[in-house]
Amino acid sequence: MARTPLRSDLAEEITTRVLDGRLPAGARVNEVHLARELGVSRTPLREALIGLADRGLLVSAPGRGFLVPPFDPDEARRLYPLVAELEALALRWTSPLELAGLPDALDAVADEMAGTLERGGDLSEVDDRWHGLLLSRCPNPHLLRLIGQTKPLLKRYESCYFGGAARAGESIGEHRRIAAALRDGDLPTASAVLVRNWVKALAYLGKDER
Amino acid sequence: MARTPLRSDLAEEITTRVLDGRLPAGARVNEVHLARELGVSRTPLREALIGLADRGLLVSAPGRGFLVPPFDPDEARRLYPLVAELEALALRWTSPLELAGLPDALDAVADEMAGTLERGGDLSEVDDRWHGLLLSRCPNPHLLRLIGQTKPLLKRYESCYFGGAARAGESIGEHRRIAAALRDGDLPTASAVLVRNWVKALAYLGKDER
DNA sequence: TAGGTCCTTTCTGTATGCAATACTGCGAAC
DNA sequence: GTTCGCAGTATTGCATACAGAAAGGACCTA
Repeated sequence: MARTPLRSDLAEEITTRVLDGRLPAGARVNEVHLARELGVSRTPLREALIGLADRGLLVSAPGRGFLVPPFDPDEARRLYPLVAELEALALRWTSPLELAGLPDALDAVADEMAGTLERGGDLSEVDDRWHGLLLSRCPNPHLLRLIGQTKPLLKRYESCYFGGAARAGESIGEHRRIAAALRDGDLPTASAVLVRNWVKALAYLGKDER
Repeated sequence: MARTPLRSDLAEEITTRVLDGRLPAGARVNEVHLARELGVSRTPLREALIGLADRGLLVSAPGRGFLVPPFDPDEARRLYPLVAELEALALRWTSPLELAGLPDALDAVADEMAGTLERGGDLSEVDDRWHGLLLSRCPNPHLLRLIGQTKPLLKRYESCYFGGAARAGESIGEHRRIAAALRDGDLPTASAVLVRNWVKALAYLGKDER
């Protein structure tokens, strides 16, 4: 018996397929085909699908199985502020002592982001690391769980966002300002810039939405 | 084929069993026994269990199945403020126009609570209706989903809370003050009282924790 | 040709079966 | 007396099997 349940690996794989569009928005998920393609039986696959549906990454249509929810600009407009507020809350609930150790590490990741931007690499992954680090000291696991559940939904809309290098540079600057504010112990500013960072991302997203 | 998947009904039933203690904290869930008792096969039961584990109402121990998480005072201390902030956020994101129609209905439910309190009935259900009504106009379904996921976790700790009639009366008063603030269009006060309502509940909870 | 009905096929939802692991109790060794 | 080891049982995790509902298409009707 594997130490990690099969359904966890499957959920991860399916999540990436939804995010990169191999499971396109609006498409139905064929359990038999997907199970065969992944080399597993339907049972653990369905277990993974149910978990993802509970998180909102899929929707369950009774009698018709699961399908990838269609893109909805309204949904994006609601997800970005939601993640923004949740992250800000996590930041407020992190003890100043714990926060004190973070700015240097945060700036190191921000440097990495800048390098990745020049090389034209994948910023999304580094950005995730930065935010993950920012919240890593938050003592409320349930809040972190909610954030972890919500971010993938948002990432579906993110593809266009990181397309613009101008915005990416701006975003990196905001990240540095957050780290600077934390260094000064100025939590309100850090939290405000954090929220603005997310909201601005949404604004750029709206621009080249298809 | 039933219009509602079996797993949904099962999830509901299991949730109530966890909340009322028929599935006690720390206990392992025996899939065969429970399936037999509920008159279903293990497959939809497992699907329900997995969904509940994703929401945190159960925990999955690889190779050992599912178990009801033990009570943890720290967890309660983190859940109450979390639900408080989430509800306050939902309130802030509801349009004032929509809110205007609520206070009368809210007070009606508050009256019901007072009546139930005198009769010594179950306040929890009425309280849920009140909060559900308060958030019913919030336009962000994802936030509502997070709240809906988190509240059951909190309700496990709530049993002792409603035991004290004094606190119950105080809480009803706070509910009325929230409705009054909404009537005045004073959202900050409404939101502040709402948060305090939850935090006070936590304070009382701590008192007669076993 | 448009629409409707019946039939076939496909797929989901649920049940059952199987193999491997985790638990339990007992006995033996120290 | 305690602890380790082992056998037997119980239970999970995954695979497969089956029944009934949807989807799709052919045929008939108007």
